[in-house]
This record gives sequence, structure tokens and C-alpha cells, in this order.
Amino acid sequence: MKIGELSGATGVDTDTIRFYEKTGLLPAPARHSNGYRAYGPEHVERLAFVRHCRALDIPLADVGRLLSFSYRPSEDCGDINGLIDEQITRVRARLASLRALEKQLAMLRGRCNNPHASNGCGILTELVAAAHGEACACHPA
Amino acid sequence: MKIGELSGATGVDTDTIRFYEKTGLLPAPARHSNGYRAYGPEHVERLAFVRHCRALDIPLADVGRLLSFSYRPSEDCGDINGLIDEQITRVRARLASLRALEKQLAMLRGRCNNPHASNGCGILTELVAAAHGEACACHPA
DNA sequence: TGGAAACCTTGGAGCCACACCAATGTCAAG
DNA sequence: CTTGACATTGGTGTGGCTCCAAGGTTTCCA
Repeated sequence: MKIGELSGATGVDTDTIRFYEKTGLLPAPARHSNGYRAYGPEHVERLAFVRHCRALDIPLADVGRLLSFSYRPSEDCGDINGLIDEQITRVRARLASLRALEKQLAMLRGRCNNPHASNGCGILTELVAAAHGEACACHPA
Repeated sequence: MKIGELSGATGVDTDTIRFYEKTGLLPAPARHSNGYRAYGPEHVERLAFVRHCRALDIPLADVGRLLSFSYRPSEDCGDINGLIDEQITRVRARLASLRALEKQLAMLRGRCNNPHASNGCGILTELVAAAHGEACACHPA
């Protein structure tokens, strides 16, 4: 199968497929006589694996490690656990900071509910106050 | 004050300060006779404003717009509201997807609790199953 | 006075995970 | 024979920095 067919079968853009090949995540496939890439079912599977990991927001470097584990099945799986745990930690940290952020933005937004001249805008006033180090709605003292 | 002093006063890396200048977010300061950048209190304030916006994860392009509002104070502030609303929308969308992600990763992690050979690893099995399109712990059918 | 350490300058590359582009080559259908 | 869809390579752009190299300047201490 050609790259467009692999793309259609997996929903992954052809540019992305070539990018994965260049970065070593997908093995370089055989070529047709005209130079076109020739993929088999094993590529479909491997690409699906990569995309599933990416759906979990696992960095490409870690996906590569996971792939190497699945090719050395006798290795201890402690590293796999660690890798997933790190990913969970990353996600939870990002969640915490985004939750705080949402609160701050909501408070800031509450400062201004109707249109008026921006020299009277509570939002702008608030942001400028923050620049002065004063307590602000989004970062209360 | 020199760039290092501005950096010390605001906690912003000198590289970042130069980057902001290059992208037009900070005005190019005067220079000392030796070519060193010469900053005043207005730069401290403006830089603090930028950093506070960045703490709210507002993109630099939008920070630039906010700055331009504060220099054209007679403008209507409806655009400011819209800008903050967009930011809130972005943050909420990201929160939703991260929450889903956390659930999926937690389920995946539950597949393997003790170290063993990775050909028996539930996590890897799960990821490979996903590659086959089967229902998996993280993306249940 | 000398020399090291700490600062400053510019310009450019690297990070992540792609997306998009141009110029060119290949192939199947009408 | 042309049109259009597909393929190739290589390069650039994104955001928001971060780090580096190669040099010039200032400051501090013996």
C-alpha cells in the first residue's frame, strides 16, 4: 500500500507519516519500482500504536521507548509503569495549573460585563494593578 | 538599569527580555555609551504586565493587543472582554480534554501494578490491543 | 597592575509535533 | 493528450522561549 492508502486507513496525515519515519518512529518501508513507499499491515499496526499513545499525549520519545519494549518482551516492565506514571504526573500538574488559571480568568472577566471606554475597563485596570504588584482579582493577596 | 538588573527586579530571564524586545512586545530601550541596554521604571512595569498576562497563559499576540488598548484608553473595551472570553474558552477546552486523558491513563495504569516481564505487561498488551482497534481500558467500547 | 569572573553584545540554533509549501515526477481515467 | 490525483524531496513556519558561541566591558580582589 502507498502512503496515501496508509493515511486513509489510519487517519494520519501523509506529512506526519513521513515525519515519523524521519525521526525513526516508523521503520523506513520498502519502495515500489517508482520510488513510492510500500507499506504492509505491520505498518498500519505500528502507526495505530503510535497514534493511540499520542492520543494519551505521551511524548514521541516515550512512544519510541514503548515500541522498543514491545520488541524486547523479556525486559522488565517496571520502566513501562514508570513511564506511564510520569505521564500521569505531567497531566495532573497541568490540570492543577489550568484549574487555577480558569478561576483567575473567571474572576478577571467578572470585572467587566458591559462595553465602555477602555480607560474605565476593570479588566485592564486589574492587569495594570497586577503590574504594580498590588493584589488583584486574579491573584488575591 | 542594565538588562541583568531588570531581570533581577522582575524574575524574567535576560534572554526572554531580549526576545520580547525583538518581537515588539517591549520597546527598544535607550543605550548606555557602551551599548548596554538602559532600562527605566516604565520597563519594569510593562514587563510585569506582560508576565502577569503570561501567568494567565494569554498568548503573546494577545498581550500585545492588551498593551495597545492601554495606550488607546478611549477605545471601546468590548475587544478586551472578547479576548479574555476566548482565553477562558481555550482553557476550558484544554481542561476537558486533560480530564478525559487523566481517566484514560489511570485506567491504563491499573492494568499493571507489579514488575514482571514486559511480554506479560497489561499496559503494553492494552496499547497493542488498541492498535488492533479492540476495546481497551483507556478507550472502552 | 594583572587577571579572573561576571556581566554585556549579536546572531543563530534547538525544542516539540507537526503543518504547509514548492518544484518536480508518476500514473490512471476520460 | 490532457487533466487531476497522487507521489517524491527538501525547506520553512508555528509558540515561547532556552541555550550557545564568540567576542567586548566592567568589576573585583590580590
